[in-house]
Amino acid sequence: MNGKHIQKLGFEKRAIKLALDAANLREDTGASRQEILDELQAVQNNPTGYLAGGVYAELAAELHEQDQKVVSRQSAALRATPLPYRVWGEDLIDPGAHDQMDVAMRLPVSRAGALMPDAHVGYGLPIGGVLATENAVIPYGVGVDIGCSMMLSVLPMAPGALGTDEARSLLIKHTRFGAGVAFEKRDRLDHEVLHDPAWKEQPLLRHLHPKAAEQIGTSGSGNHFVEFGTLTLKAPDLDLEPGEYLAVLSHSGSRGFGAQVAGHFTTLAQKLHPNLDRAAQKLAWLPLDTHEGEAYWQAMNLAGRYALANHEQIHGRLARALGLKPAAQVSNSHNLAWKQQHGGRELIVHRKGATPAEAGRLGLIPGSMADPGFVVRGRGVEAALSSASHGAGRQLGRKAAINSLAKKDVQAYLEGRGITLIGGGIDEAPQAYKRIEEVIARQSDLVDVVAEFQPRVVRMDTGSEDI
DNA sequence: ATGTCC
Repeated sequence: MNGKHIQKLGFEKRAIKLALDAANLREDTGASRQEILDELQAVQNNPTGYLAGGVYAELAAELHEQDQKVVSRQSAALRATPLPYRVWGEDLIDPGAHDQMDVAMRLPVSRAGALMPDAHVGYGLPIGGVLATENAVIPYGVGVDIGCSMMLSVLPMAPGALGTDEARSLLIKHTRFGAGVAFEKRDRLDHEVLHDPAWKEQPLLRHLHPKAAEQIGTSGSGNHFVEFGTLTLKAPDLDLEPGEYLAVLSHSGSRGFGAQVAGHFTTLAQKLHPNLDRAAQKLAWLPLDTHEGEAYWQAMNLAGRYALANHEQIHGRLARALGLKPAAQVSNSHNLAWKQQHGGRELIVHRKGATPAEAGRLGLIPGSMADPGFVVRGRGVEAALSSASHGAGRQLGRKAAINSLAKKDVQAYLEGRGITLIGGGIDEAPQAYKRIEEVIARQSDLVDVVAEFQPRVVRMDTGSEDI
């Protein structure tokens, strides 16, 4: 064992000496060269795991310090002025969302961005915000509900063939809503995502696996929904003939698992940037070439796959109960970060409430519990970083909706559109959202509308104020 | 968004 072996593993400066010292101690106790090299690699991959004690503790401390220096070098001050970014639907966007996007575009790691017409204020990056960074991922640029996504199943059945009462009982029997809810053990379905090797590669993920296993196929709360409705296709597409179809549309995320991943890494990112300007505190990032950044990337992508698996379970249950196999299916994540080529380099594109809209890619943009949703096809517009809105976007905050909307007006709106609602709350009333038709119109250069979905029987969590 | 502090 000599310095060359150590340097080959990528150790630098004082870490080389410390690694060599530790290697010699291990050799004295009879460890083989390969064992020692594997151990050194493990320490390098996760220095914090070896700080507590043992032969590698000093090396781990030095590696940890080197990591911190990398991080603090990147904690430069904010730019004096935001980088320019384009806005779609300026007239529909409140100033608060603009201000948040301005701060994001002042981060030293930011390279490009865009604001979608459904934009409104969120934590850190606004909802409807798209942000491209270089070698950095921002947990709050993805959002608390990592992998929050949409799925549509078009069923080979005429919309009228499923009665409202039957649709209602299917939703009650096969979906679960509410914070903290999980499936009873006997009702659980297995899914390959629960056997993903990533669960065993981080203590945090290992810890969250049981929660993920019991919550898979559930829908949570807030704006999440599962609904039956009518899909209208005017021209041949989605491998389907034009016509009207019964369809299931769902909005769901990564449940408690994703929320805890988001919380863990947001806290970590903020700790790594103690000197970040206060205005940008919630936009603290993790450099992708550090262990912390890699760990978040792995956990985020697992949460993304898990959220889509959630939808698969929901749709699978409903289709099986009807004895049908979906004739077409569309899905997309709208809270996630992707590696994407932009301006000749690889950037990290965060979409926090934004639909991927690369040229030709299908996506889903829902309206509200009573308004139509749209199947869209992306046009790959560079200035929008190939994105579109993820929905209509709120025009009233939850409190404002509860305080200002009258129950009878919301009921009238639902009755006028023939909506049967299970659960739901005033804070999710259609009147709390921007008009989806306007939001779609403002982004006609970003996506083409492929089909329209009108909800009919809708299930949501019980809100704090009933409708 | 989430059982609202692992």
